Amino acid sequence: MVTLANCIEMMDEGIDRVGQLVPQMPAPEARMCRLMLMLGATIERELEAKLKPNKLNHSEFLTLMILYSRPDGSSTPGELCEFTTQGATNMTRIANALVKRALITRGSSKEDRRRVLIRITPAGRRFVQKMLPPMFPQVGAMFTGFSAGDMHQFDRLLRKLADNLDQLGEQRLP
Amino acid sequence: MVTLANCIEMMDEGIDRVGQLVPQMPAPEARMCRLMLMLGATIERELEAKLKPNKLNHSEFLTLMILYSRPDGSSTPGELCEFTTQGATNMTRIANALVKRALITRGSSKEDRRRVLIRITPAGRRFVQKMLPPMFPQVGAMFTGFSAGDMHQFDRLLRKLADNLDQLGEQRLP
DNA sequence: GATTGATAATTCACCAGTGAAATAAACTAG
DNA sequence: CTAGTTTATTTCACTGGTGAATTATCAATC
Repeated sequence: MVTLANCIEMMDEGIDRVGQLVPQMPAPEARMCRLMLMLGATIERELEAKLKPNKLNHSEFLTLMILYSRPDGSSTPGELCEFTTQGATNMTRIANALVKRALITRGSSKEDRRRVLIRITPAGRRFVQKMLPPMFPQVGAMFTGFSAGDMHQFDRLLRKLADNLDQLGEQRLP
Repeated sequence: MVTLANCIEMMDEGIDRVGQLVPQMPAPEARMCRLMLMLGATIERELEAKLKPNKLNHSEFLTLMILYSRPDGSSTPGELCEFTTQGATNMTRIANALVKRALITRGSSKEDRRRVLIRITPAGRRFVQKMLPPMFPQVGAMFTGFSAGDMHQFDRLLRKLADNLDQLGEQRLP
């Protein structure tokens, strides 16, 4: 079996060697960057595995959760695209899939008839309430051994990184 | 423009509301989990954007970098699959692509002739040395404002999370 | 009030990556 | 020598996501 620890060990050695060959490289930052990529991908795989029995993929799950979290249980394709960072094309398909399973409904807005109103159904709410609890143990287990201070620090550092990534993105589209 | 900050703000509110509807949920852990997913995906997009001008995708880049980081510049498809977490199917295609561009060579091993030896070429090394430096500024910028202590903490917490994820994975495949 | 331009969603054709199964070659152990 | 295992490749069907063009509606301007 190939553990994350294996991959990380080999990544550490790799960065060391590349750092010797290309000394201008910001090695600690590159290391952190790769760690984020590895962990992000691993968590994503873990999540998708948990979703599979429910016949949902990550973007469908996200879409459904956003609707569930809304006080009125509704949104529009455009808005859902923004928050799920999906293309409009894909959102159409996600909505098709969820409508077919009767977890959401699609209707046209009264104020602006270009817009489509997507709304979670009672069945959709029940579905979410049923599928969430089995995921809790694993989500909790991811952070076993994290003290309250650790959690706080981790949260702080992740949000700081997010800020930096935002500024990095603004430079391209000013 | 849709910033990460927007998405995070909306995620925070969403988790709050879901936490009220489903009180058993480990809200702080779920929040952290989603942060990791968002940041991982964003960094991946950023990286892919940087790779695009070089006509490489992430898995081709990783494969090439592993080879570059090896003292002998060589590996086998099976080993590369492990460290890049790619299926064998895909590794064959990656190798095909890189061979076609003369960045690597594929030959059979002397000791075990089932094995295929993949080796980076001098042209491949030059290619890597040319494409890496332009990425350094962005990698550095991701961590502006991180003190030495921050970096150390972040590294520690990410590795701790990796350990937990490994143990989580072992439970499924014991 | 007709025209022009912007916006929202959809459709279509396409690409990258995956998993499963089949094949082939080479090694290992009885 | 034979049977079973390992390594790599290939093929096929499928999923998820994307870009370009299309349709419908709205808003603004002349």
